[in-house]
Amino acid sequence: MRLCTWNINSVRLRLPLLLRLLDEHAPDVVCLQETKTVDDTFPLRELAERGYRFAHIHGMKSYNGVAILSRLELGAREVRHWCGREDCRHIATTLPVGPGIELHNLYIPAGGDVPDPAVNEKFAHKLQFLDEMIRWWPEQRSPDRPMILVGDLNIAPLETDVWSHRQLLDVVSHTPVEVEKLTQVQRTLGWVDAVRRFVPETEKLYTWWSYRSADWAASDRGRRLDHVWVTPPLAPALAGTTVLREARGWEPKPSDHVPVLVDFRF
DNA sequence: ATGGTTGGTAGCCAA
Repeated sequence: MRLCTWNINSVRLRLPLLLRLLDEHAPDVVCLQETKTVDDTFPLRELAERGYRFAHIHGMKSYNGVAILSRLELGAREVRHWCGREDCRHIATTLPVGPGIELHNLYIPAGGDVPDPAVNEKFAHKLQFLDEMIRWWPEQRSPDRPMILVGDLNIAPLETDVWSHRQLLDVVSHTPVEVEKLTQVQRTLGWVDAVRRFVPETEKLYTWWSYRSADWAASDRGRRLDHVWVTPPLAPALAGTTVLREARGWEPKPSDHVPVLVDFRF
């Protein structure tokens, strides 16, 4: 099974690039974030025509929005709300492969610009979201359950997940407080970072490059914000990963995030 | 130190 996660930054604007991803990389399951559309205007028909007949979507006007598209039959759609808001950041389902897998697709709040929850409500929201997950996973799920967690987590936890650890220590996405909380989430169930199973922690690796750069590839000031985690029972099934760096240059209008692919063998 | 771009939507807000 090939799984993909991608912050597509508007599924309607970038439908041609999504179809290109499907044609060129043939994922069985695709998890999207920032679809930015209500469910009525999600381009389901075009995806079904390409063989992605199963879809669970959870979107709203203008902001956020998550979706799971699949060639494999999906189980029931589950939607979760965090921080008392209904802002379309979490959708889950089950996959009929291997031992039967629960799949969670998440879009964690970006957190605004100022890394101080006292003056920046958006950063406070991000930290609260992480705090709720630190409680929720061990209360509601066992580490024995085969699960995959993917998404735009909006945090680059390792020093090699950013272009300059020193210069990003006070930049939202790499501050110690949020990195520590994400690490705590990871510890709740012993989540395994699938991509770092194949790319050593000494190696720089990014999945996002800002639009505010004259030449993203030349300056290469990226961050690894998009992640695929699995619970311990699935770790032996991990067969390989690809961060599709080339997609940052896809014409005519690339997303600022690139797809992350993970292959499983059962 | 600062500003830089993009998307959705029609105001700026969010990233």
